[in-house]
Amino acid sequence: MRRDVFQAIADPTRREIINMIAHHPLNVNAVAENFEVSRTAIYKHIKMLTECGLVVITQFGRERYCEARLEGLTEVADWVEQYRKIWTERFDNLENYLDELETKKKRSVRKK
Amino acid sequence: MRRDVFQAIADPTRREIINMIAHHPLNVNAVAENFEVSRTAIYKHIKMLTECGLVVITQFGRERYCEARLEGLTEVADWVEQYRKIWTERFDNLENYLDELETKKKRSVRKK
DNA sequence: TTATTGTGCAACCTTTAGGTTACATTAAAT
DNA sequence: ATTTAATGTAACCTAAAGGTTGCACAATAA
Repeated sequence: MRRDVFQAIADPTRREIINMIAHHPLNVNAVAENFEVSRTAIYKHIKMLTECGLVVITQFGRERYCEARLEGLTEVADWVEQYRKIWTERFDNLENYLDELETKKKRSVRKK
Repeated sequence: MRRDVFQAIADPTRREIINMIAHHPLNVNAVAENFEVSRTAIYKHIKMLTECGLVVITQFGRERYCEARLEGLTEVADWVEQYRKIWTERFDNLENYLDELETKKKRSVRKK
């Protein structure tokens, strides 16, 4: 199934899982042990992370190691970055527009 | 209500709304006109965006202008950035670990 | 004054998310 | 050969997400 990275990182538990395996792989049970919820619940989160490519699972014996593949986060990084100019230079870019709206507002208020 | 920025940007419609008003404010109906779904549906998305601080609404007469306040995206940017090293330098950092797992795997496969 | 426009919101519906328990399967340990 | 451990998955439940229609209300236009 094709999954959305934005959706994948929306859940705080999944973000925690990512953080947990970001530096070194862990098997499924090891990940699950760090949470209150059931192993099955964590397994589903992991599965979703694999479906959007943020995690890869490799089997060794009866264990399966979850490894972070965070390249997919570039999609998020790029999306956010396109707006950085806007929120850092907002006053330069929108001052005129806001002034205009402000004027409109005052006119409106006067009419009341 | 306190809302999560990660959750807010998880929905593609909300991301589109953000994109739509990123450079200049639009009133609620103007935003809604650009989508197939109902005005009410869009209104709810906008409301959620205001609840997490990404959008501010200012009333002028009977219109309400939605203005993007994207500073809140820094939370997302920061979260993603902390992992950039990992996905760009993964081979340097994890090579040993992966080699180790690889060795383990081969041993396991041999046993079959 | 009356009609129209822009909007907020209640009430309701359907799908999806996130969780649980129970069970099947395969590898490892006794 | 049996038992134990690690895991995948089905079946089910509840709450939340995302959508709709309908209505109330304030501001504007006629």
